Amino acid sequence: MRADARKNRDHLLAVAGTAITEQGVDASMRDIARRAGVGLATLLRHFPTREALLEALLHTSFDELTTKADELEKSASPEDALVSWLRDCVAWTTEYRGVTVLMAAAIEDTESALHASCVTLRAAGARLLARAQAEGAARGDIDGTDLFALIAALAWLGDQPSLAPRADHLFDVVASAILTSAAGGPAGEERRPRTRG
Amino acid sequence: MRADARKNRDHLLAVAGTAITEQGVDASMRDIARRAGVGLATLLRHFPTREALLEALLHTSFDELTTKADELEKSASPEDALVSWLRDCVAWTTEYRGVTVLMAAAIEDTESALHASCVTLRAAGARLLARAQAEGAARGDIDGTDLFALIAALAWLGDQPSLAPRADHLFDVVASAILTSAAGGPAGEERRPRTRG
DNA sequence: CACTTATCTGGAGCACTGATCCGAATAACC
DNA sequence: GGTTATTCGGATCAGTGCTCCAGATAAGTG
Repeated sequence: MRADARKNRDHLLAVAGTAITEQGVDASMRDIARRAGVGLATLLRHFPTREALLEALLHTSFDELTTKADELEKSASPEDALVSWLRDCVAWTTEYRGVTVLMAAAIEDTESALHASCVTLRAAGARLLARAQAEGAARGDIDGTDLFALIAALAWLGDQPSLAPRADHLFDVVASAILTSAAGGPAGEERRPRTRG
Repeated sequence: MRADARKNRDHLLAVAGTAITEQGVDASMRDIARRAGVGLATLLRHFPTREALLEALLHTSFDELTTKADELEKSASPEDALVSWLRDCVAWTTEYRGVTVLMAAAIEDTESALHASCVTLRAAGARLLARAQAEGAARGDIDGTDLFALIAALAWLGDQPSLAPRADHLFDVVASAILTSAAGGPAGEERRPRTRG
């Protein structure tokens, strides 16, 4: 890759990062190019599709999440590891407004530039889930894809301005559905933390 | 309203119904007008925004859902009424691909043409929820807005082609989180409370 | 029936989107 | 310094939702 091309690529990635953080993943490609002081064609040659751009941008974040899953698998209880990782996943998506829809589309689309990353993420979650299920800490009738879908749904909630205020609370509700031990009590009863101690 | 205008309006509604059923709520306004053999301006005068068009189109569906809630409130047990109505809501959205996002936006946007309908729907759900909570059949730490958000999230899942196959199952998972009764999932998986024993 | 008027219509055009083409600029190599 | 393969970005295209306005037309009146 030629030196000028490399420079342009790096600069475009930096500018795209701020633009997408500000305006969400639907930020105008033309606008990103403009803010980078570059023609639209240049942006589109480096990143032929919006997904390709996002892949380059989010790659490290994906890696961090899978690494985190590995760490939690060793350090925390199955239950805490699962819930804590889920929370991290959902929290992460809030940085990139709108990314959920693209991830949902990418998980089954082998052509998508985001496909591999999404599959890796699902696998990491599946491992944590299986570990929790083996101990009876998580219900047995869900798998990695279900988990991915639940993460996506909760992340989508956080993306909707009107529903976002409830996202944290509803995370707890859904988490309680995943965990076997939180099968509920009478109405109004306070749910107690169940950290293994 | 002039006779020709009325005729155009009715025809546009019919055409829009089929177009949206086929292509989802993001169907091109220009395309709808074209299929109705009418100029784009004519469509947009009758329905100034896409939401106005949808409101006219979905109004009866909304009414049916609220009516259904009233009926269930009288005929079924609090728990069955709530779950059955939730299922109906989620199932209904599958007819109009993409409507979830608009509804989520409309619930807090008093300017939206869909606002009133969404608020009514939320109120209907809130009544069923409150009734279930009063009997201890549903957890007490959620309200009508939470319920609306959960419906929206589950409907969104059904909208995503890659996640849709899990939507029904995940509905059960979320439903089990709403219901207090530990007598559990239709999946019949063992749920061993860890506090026992 | 003839005429006026208020209403409705839809093509043309706006600014915007992602995507593609291709002549011009330029870095890399000899 | 010269050659060549790469990269660049303005111009352009088809598409979107939306607005304007001159012309068509239905409804009301004498």
